[in-house]
Amino acid sequence: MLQIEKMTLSEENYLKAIFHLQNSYKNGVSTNALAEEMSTKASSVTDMVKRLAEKNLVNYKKYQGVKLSELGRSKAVDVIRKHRLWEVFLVEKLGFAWDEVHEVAEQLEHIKSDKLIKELDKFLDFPKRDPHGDPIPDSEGNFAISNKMLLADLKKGEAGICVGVKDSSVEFLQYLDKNSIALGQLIEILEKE
Amino acid sequence: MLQIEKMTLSEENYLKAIFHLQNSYKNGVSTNALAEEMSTKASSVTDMVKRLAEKNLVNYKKYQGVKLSELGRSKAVDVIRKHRLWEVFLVEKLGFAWDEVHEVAEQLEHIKSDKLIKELDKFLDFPKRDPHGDPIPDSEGNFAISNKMLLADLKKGEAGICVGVKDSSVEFLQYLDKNSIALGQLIEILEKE
DNA sequence: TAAAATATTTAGACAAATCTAAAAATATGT
DNA sequence: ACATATTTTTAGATTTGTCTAAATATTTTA
Repeated sequence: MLQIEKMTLSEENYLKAIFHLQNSYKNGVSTNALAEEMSTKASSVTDMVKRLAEKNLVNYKKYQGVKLSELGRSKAVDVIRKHRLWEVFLVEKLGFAWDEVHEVAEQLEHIKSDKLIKELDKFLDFPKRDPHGDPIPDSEGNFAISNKMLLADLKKGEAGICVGVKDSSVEFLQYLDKNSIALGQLIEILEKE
Repeated sequence: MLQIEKMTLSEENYLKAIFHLQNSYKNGVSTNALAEEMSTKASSVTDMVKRLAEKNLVNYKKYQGVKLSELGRSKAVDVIRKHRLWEVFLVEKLGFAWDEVHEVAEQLEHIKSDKLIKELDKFLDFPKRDPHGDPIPDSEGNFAISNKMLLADLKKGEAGICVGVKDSSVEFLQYLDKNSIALGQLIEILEKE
């Protein structure tokens, strides 16, 4: 599946961006959207997308936007897996705050070594989510089912990880804070109010 | 001392190579020697050395070889520090063998984050040597005095780290092996023979 | 459905890091 | 010291990833 073909840092970043944008652009990520995401110009995107297409990492037809190929998806997921594992490392082992890790993980995600990522995964005890609550794909590229639910729907004794907020009013956020509930936080219901 | 000026990966690698070659080429590293070390051509070296000189990282005069400036030395040492700390991480935490770490450390040494390296150093408990026995410079760029001595000169009860061998005959190496003495190994003298 | 607005692609240029081939400087040998 | 050999530099080309400006395609709107 993952054939050995070296990719540049820039190509990896494009694949990652396309992967994320595919959620909003189901039938092809537009050149402009990708340019925005990559903080570059549409013309640069066109150039790069052509190269990615030549390497069979994306399917691209002029004026039609771009989609990841199977190969491209697996490469993108691989980078995302590395990114999120490194985020866990930074928070759990090096004491970074969960909002300090992104920039460094953006660099670490490009390190090439199968053994490194295999051993890091083991060292971290095979985490299923990163510090922001996002799922970490396994080495085959499968994401755990997200299983998001409302905190209010959790039953007494059940546990979950806070992955986002729906009501972002000041009062509600302060209430969460008072109860030490934060993004990425493991929550167990002791009693309900 | 370390002014904030971004360096490319390639520039960092050149500085590191010059640093190492300066041991053998006290009054200027020759273009050819550097080309050999970097697995590239003399003409490429000339080009790069000119750029490094423009950034005040080296002192360069045509046909005279190249030396690191103060700034260049501190940048080189910084990369070496990162390289060796990562090697310790790979061996101590991820279970790499000491001869498997180089290639990965070559990549990790270029990650830019002051906090990362500070926390990694702490996490590893401020190691003084890498798995090969080479000293790890501190954050100011000072190397611990190497303090190499012959194993035979160590007294009973003293300890040291094996950083190299002088007699590399098959018999001697097998003798070391039989006594579990290897490069990077902490040795304590229990009794003398 | 034709004109205007927007999106995308092409053309041509640039910087970084490299290469080959040729020219210039330095070193060596007799 | 003079010719030869070696080392180093220059000149010109290549690749990657980017840019601006201009051309072309698509979409919207009236």
